[in-house]
Amino acid sequence: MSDISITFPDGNARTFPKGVSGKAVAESISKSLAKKAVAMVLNGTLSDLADPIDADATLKIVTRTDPEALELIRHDSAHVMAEAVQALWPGTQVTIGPVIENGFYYDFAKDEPFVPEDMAKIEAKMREIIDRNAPFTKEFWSRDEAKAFFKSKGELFKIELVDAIPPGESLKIYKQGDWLDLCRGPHMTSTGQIGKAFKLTRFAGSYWRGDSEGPKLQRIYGTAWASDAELAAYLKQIEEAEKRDHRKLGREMDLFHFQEEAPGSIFWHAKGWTLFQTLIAYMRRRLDKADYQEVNSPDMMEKHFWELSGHWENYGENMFTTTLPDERVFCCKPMNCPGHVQIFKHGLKSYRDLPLKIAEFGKVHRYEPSGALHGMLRVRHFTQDDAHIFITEDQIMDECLKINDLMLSIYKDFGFEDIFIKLSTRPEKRVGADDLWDKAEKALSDVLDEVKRQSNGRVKTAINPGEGAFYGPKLEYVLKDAIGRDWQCGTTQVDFNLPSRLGAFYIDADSEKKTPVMIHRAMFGSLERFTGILIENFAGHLPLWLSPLQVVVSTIVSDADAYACEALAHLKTAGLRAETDLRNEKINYKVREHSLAKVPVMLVVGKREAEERTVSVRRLGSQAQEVVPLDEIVRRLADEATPPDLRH
RNA sequence: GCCGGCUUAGCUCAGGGGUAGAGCAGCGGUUUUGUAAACCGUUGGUCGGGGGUUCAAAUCCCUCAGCCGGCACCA
Repeated sequence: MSDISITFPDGNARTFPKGVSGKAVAESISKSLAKKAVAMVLNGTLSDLADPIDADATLKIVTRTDPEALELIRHDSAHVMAEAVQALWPGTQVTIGPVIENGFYYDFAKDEPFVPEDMAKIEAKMREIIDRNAPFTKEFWSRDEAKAFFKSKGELFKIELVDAIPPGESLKIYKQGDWLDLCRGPHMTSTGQIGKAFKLTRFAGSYWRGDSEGPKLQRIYGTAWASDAELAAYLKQIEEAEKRDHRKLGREMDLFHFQEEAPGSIFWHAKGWTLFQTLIAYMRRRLDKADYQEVNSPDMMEKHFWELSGHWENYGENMFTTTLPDERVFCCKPMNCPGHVQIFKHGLKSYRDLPLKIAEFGKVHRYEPSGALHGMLRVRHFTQDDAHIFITEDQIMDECLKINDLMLSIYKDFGFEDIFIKLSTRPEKRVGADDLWDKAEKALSDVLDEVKRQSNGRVKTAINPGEGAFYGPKLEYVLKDAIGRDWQCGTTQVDFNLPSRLGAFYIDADSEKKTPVMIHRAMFGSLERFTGILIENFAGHLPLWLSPLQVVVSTIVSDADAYACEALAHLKTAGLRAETDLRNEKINYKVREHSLAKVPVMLVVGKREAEERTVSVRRLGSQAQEVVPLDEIVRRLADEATPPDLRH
C-alpha cells in the first residue's frame, strides 16, 4: 500500500498510509484531539471523520467547538428531531431538514397538526436520543435499494428525493442507531456530540418543494449552538429584536395604529405623519437637486387602461377595483408607471428632453394576500418615492450610475452604509421579446460591474436569477440595519416594454419617432415600510432631525410655567418641534413618560432655571444632566436638527 | 391564500360551564414636587362578530373577521 502526504493547517505535513481515515489521523496526533474530533475539513470541504483519505491532501481536524462544527450540530439536530418525531408519531413522513441561519428545520407530512405541548415532548425525546449517543454511520445504497426501503416505510417524499438525485451522484444514507435518513452529509461522529444547547422555536405550515399547489407539510424550527452561553445569547438577541418591533414602538411613540376595518392600512397619528412628511420633505430636496420633476397621477383609472399596460393580465387578481354607477370598472393604481407614461406622452417630446425624470410620491393600492400583511412592513396601501426616467438606449449606463450615486448618498444620510445590490433577471412570466431582455440585462449587469469597481468592492453584489419584474430586470438595493438584519429597499428597473406598449415616443435627431427606454426607480421603496425600518433600526431613538417631537420642556414647579412657555416659543421660532409639559406631576413622572415616548431631548426647568434663564438638558438614553443657557441650547439643538442634506 | 396559535377595560394581562377581575392609563381631589411611576377616591367591558349545545357560555362546538408565527406571494 502506498503512502500519502497530509498537510495540516500549521503547514506541517506527515505521511500516512493511503485510505487512512480522519479519525486515525486525529488519533496519531493526540489522544485528546481524537476524542474531541467530530469531523474534518478535507481539501477545504467539510467531511465525515470516518471518510478514507486516498490521496495527498490538506486536512483540518474539526472539534465540536470549531466554527465549522456549528452547521453540523444544527444538521445533526435536524436528524435527531426527525427521529424523535417519528418515534412519537409513527407513520409521520419525513421530507427535508436543512440547516438555516441560527438553526435548522425539518418538514414533516403528518395528518394531525402539532400542538404547542408537542414541542416539549419532542425536545425531551431528542435529549434521549442524544444521550443514547449512537454513532452516525454512512452507507452508500443503490437507487433501487433506497427506493425499496423507503417504499416499505411509506416514505413517499423520500422516494421523490431519491429520484431527484442526479445520475452519477452517489446516494448516501446516514444511520444513527436504528434510524436512518437519506442525506448528503456530512455529520458528526455520534448524536451525543450535538450537546444540549438547542431549543425548538416554532411550528409552521409549509409546502412540499415550496409549491403552494402541492402537498402541505408541517415544519418545526429549532436553534442549536455549541454552548449554553451561545444559545442564551441568541435568545437574548431575539428578545432585543422584539423590543424594536415597530408595531410596539409605534404605539408607545403614538405614531400610528391599525384596526380591523382597514386591514393592511395605516391610521397615521399626528406624530407618525410628521415623521412621514419629514421623509418626503427630505426626498423632495434630493430629487430637486437631481433634476427630477414631481408630478401627481390619478389614483384610479379605467380597467382597460390597465389591460393595455399589462398589469391587469399579470396582477388583476391583486388590484382593488370598483364599479361606478355608470357600470365602468375602475382600478386603484397598483403602480405609478402607466400614469407617468401618459404625462410623458402629453406634448411631443424631443431627444433634447431626455433624460426626462418624472417623480411622484404616489400612493399605490395592492390587494396583498391576507397572510402577507405585517405591520407597516407589508401593507395594502402605500406610498412609493417613485420615479420614471425616460431615456435613449445609450443613456442607460449613465443614468443608472447617477441613480446609484443618489441611492447610496441617501442611504448614508440615514446611517445605512452596508449596502448589497442584487441583479434580478427575467422571470418566467414576462412581457417583451427576448432580445430586449438580453439588452436590458446586459445593461444592468454592466452597471453592477461599474458600481462594484467604483466602490472598490465595498458594495457587495449578486445575481438573483428569475426574480425580475414582468416588464424588465432590476437592481435591488439591500440595507443592513443596526442589528444586522437585511432590508430590501431601493430598486432600479430597466424597461424596454411599457413605453412601446403604451405608445410613448420621442422625436430623435434624425426626425424619426423612437421609443424611449424607461427606468423605474424607488429609493425608500415604500415610505410606510421605510418608516417601519427606521423605527426598528433606531429602536425608536430617531436622530433629532427625524424625530417627530424633538424637545419637551418639563416644569418642576408651576412657578416655572411662564418661563417654560417662553422657552417653547424660542424653540419653535428656531424651527424645532417642541412641546411643554406643565402638568401637575413630579419631574420623575414626566421624565419617565417622555423617555418611554422616545423624546430625544428633555429640557427641565424649575425656579433656578427660570431665574438664571437656563435649562437642564437631559438626552434620551442618558441620565446625565447639563445646565445650559436657553439661547445656547436653542442654537445647539437647531443646528443638530438640520437634516443631513442641508449641512455643509 | 395555506398551516398553527391568539382575540377579556385605552394599554399589559388573570379568570377555562354558575351571568366579569388586577395593575397602569383616564376622571375628581390632595400634593408644588429637582431628572424613569406622589397619595386618596372613582368611572370604565353585551369577554372580536354571528350561530349552536346547555337550565346556565367569556369558558364547549361551528362559522366569519382581525392579529401573531411561518409557508406561498411581493408588479
